[in-house]
Amino acid sequence: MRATQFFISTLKEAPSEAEVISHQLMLRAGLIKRLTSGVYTWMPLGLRVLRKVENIVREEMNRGGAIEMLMPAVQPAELWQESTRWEQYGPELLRIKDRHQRDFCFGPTHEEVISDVVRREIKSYRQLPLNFYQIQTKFRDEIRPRFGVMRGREFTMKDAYSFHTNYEDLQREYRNMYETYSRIFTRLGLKFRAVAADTGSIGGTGSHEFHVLADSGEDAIAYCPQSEYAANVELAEAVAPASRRPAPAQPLVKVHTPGVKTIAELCAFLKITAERTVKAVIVDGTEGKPVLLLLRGDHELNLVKAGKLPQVRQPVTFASPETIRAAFNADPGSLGPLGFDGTIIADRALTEMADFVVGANETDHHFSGANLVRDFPEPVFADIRNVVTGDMSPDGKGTLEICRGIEVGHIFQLRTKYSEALKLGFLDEAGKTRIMEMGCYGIGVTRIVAAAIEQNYDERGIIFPQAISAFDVAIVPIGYGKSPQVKAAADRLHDELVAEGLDVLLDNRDERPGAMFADMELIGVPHRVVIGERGLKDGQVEYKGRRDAQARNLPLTDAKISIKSMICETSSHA
RNA sequence: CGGGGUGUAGCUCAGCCUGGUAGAGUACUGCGUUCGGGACGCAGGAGUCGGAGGUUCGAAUCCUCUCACCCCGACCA
Repeated sequence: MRATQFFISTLKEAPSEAEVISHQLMLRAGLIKRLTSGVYTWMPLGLRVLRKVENIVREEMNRGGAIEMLMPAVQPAELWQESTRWEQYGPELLRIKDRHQRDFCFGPTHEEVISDVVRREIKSYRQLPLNFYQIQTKFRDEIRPRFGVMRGREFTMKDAYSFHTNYEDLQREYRNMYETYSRIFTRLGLKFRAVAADTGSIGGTGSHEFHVLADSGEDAIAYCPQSEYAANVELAEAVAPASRRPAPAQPLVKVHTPGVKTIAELCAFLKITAERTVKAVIVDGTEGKPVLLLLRGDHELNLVKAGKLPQVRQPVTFASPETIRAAFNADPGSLGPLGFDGTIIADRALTEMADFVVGANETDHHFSGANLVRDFPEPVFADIRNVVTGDMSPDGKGTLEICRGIEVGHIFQLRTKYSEALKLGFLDEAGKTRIMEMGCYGIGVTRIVAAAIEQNYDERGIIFPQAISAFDVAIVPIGYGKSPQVKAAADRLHDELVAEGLDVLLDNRDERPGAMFADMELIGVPHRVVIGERGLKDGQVEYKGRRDAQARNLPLTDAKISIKSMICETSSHA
């Protein structure tokens, strides 16, 4: 491909609409253009990347035995009314009317449609198992689209749905998809991690998320370097302390703590560490009364865990200052369990704490030397905190580390949640009607492009993994229009590499070298060959990998071979 | 939906407070000089100042309404 026959449109400055790095770079590199909030045009350069991601996903899904199909984006309301999701789904479902005023929606997901296909087509256990997938455009009217294509409203998703005669077979296919996903993200050249996940609103039992690891990721992941354990922090269990609570050693003393509102201020005031303190969080309870949650001072409340407590109203809401004052007769910052007669739930970390500092339920006062049982009744214990680095792994095989990730895939064992509602029956060997077991498996194809950039960039721009770069190699001729030798060498190398099956971009634009270098780096081409008269005199061209600090010379005569081998080498690394 | 903010040339922004009829950089066009890290000079094209209404002799600027977009929270691939 010659640059003059393609379309490259880069920007020196990032448009002000972009906040996160991948969004800025995608706009600057001319991969995407915004049409309206959360809706983007994929420009030619971006589309090449997107297609490469799609193709890897497609190849590996096929290899895993899934069968590709394509379902409609626009779906009739009747199907959604049948599954009761027309009412349930809420404003995220984009509803539209046709010319006859009949209701339709733009599909945010395809359980309804695939179920309709399957219940019409599949009658017998002999036709099962099946795994259908598609790579298709979805629309979800997100409350707040952001970060470019990372959380767009219109996006490309690979969604797969599997159908089984029994649970064991669903589990087998689930493992198969787990391995297929691992192969996909490995081939994409991304650092990723599969983590145990909350099943959330989709329901079902087993579930794993696949995260691309990036410091800017929205999700926190807890993992154990000594074992296979990995889970979303939302879900990761903070194991109960093994050690027993020491006996109280200090007397209960009320301390005047003027102006102290936070744990940090409390620690500074009393010159103690946060592990010696207990903080109080007040949330609304199921019975309309506030519930007191106690956590070690340095720990953080986990809202997902708290929301699962029967005593706590879901979704978790913090009690208003008025409610707090009415129940505790003190301001937030000085709250504690002593004298509170409502429900108290303590994190399990408190089971081994003695002689701690806690709010005295009197504004600007705390107790030191507080102890469970002796000073206030033993509360209900539960796991309500986020795990932190150094916590014991729930599998007991080491300690946890925390990293951040971007969710790009999610697999579920749906079991019979949807197949019952949508009557997915089949006849078994005995001629008896039974309900299918179902699994579903999603990959955010467009999100992968953004996630890959979040994981791979530098101050000059994108550094695409080989497997998904729009071009494998850029040829930058110095003086293409001036020097017949340069032109001849560049053209020949281009043709040779193309003949080897590589995606080559020959930058034959009439630009100065600096501009071409900057563009090739910005758009993330992983390999670059510079051809100039200077080197050509000695029969040399210059090669530089996108991550290399220094360029190096190659003899022109075997440039094709060397470059091909370097590209293959990077591919196998990935 | 609640809170915060921004709309002026393709992009980044100044001008607005204190009304006087629109600017810079970059990008684009032409010519010349340059040519291995986003060159320079000269000349040029390009903006309903988001939209509507109002105040005023006069509105990018002041007022009202409206639309769009961005950022922070609950969602999710």
